[in-house]
Amino acid sequence: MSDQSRCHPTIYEDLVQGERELHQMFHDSPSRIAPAKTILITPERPSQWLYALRQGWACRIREWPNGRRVIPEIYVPGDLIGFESALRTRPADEVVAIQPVSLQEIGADVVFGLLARRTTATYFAWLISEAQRRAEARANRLARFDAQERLAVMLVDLHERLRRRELVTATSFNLPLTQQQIADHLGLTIVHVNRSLRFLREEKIAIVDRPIVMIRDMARLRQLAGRHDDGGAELTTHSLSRETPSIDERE
Amino acid sequence: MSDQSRCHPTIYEDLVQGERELHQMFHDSPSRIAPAKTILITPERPSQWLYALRQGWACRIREWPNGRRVIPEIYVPGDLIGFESALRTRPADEVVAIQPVSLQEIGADVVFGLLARRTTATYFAWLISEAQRRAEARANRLARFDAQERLAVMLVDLHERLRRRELVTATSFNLPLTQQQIADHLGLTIVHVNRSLRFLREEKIAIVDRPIVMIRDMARLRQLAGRHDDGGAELTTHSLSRETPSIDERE
DNA sequence: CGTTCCCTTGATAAGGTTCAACCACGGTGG
DNA sequence: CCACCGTGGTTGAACCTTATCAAGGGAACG
Repeated sequence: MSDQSRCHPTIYEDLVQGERELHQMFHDSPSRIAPAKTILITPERPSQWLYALRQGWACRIREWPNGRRVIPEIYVPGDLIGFESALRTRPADEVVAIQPVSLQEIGADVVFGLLARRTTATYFAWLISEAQRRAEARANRLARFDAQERLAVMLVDLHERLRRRELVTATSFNLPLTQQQIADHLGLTIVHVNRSLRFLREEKIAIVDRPIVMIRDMARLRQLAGRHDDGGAELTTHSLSRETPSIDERE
Repeated sequence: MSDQSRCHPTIYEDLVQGERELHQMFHDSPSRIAPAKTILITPERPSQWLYALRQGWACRIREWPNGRRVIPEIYVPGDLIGFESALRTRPADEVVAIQPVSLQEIGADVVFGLLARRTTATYFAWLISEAQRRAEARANRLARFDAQERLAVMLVDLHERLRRRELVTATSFNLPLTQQQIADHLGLTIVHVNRSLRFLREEKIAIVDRPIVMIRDMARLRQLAGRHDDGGAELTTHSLSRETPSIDERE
């Protein structure tokens, strides 16, 4: 699935150009290293940054008073962090480093400037609209998919994202999440995640043994995930294509 | 909760101005009436419109091949429709009129122009970012809230939206959704929605008897929904404040 | 006056949670 | 070197929420 088929053709040029400009801004800003468990963004601290994650994984976390916890988003190297909340006074939830991370940051006040130029404004809007699509796809799965299907989607999705960024080539990859974190991402309990993983293992579909994931039967995994494309076609290296197509997208 | 406290102060003026401009565009375009069940937007037809819903309710619907169905969004009078998919070649799913609706439409190609001006670009990005927040709030609830809580959130949420647009003043309102539609929105089955509604009725919290909803005990309903603000404070008439605060927002 | 759409209720089953115990592994300190 | 501890994974049993299947009822409508 090429980019041009995903976004409206008349804005395609702006999108590419805007992306280039934003990448340049990140490229020109200093790198920073942060150890695992560093809180990169918190609703408490009003000062805001936008991040480009270069190495290591991170995730967004939301907690309720009564102890319920959700991980709405998982960030892998190459992801941009903080854009969807850049227009708000305070982000909705915390972003935490899962591993030691390396990232580049720019002040969120540049958003004011981004919105002044058509190219960057278009790309900015595109980023948020992608975040919206992902959030909604996740909501739809939580509404109607069972545990195994959700797990399959997550594995296919992460594998796809890493593959498009050329961070993996084979069907196995590094997944630095604990089962508790997977549970919080999929809206399940750790016990049930464990049992569902055992099912995938026994069925020889995928082996998840932290931190290694080995996908043994991609066809069945994709089928479980509700995807019927065989994947591996039209892999482009252009970063706009790096976004993961939603499982909910019709064929 | 005032607008200025929700959005970043430096973009507030642009936001207000951008909203004004967009409202003017809709205001200048012809009104259209469509009967119930009209398909306003479909992924099949590539031509795209942006709508301002003036009267009647609508909803977005997604269906899977195996018959599973989801209603990701419910639109009430005053809502804008189609912005979150305006940058894509094709919308992700259908938008259907639940009742006879009256709406104003503008061609989606104006988005190109909107993005060229800072004020409208800012407002456009804001609209999408609001859609993102709502989608994520919904995902979080589907992940960790049980049936009664989801139902309570929905009722409080809709009541709040109607109240802010001054479409209702009392604690009862018109809800033109069938129980099947409620189920598809909340990720439940019609049978369980029915039983959960019975619970709310027996507990004298709310009576939902299509098409009338009567909220009998707002305090308990809000408590079930996870909201502890008493509401009714700082009601502003400015439309930016019409958006519903997420239940997930901290206090 | 039958048909259609929607609501309601009962019985039963499945999927997921909770509670609890135990295991494996990698420190770390005596 | 080993005892100890913390973190994370694994498993069993009981339980609960929600789904599924099935049947019936009422209101609106041609």
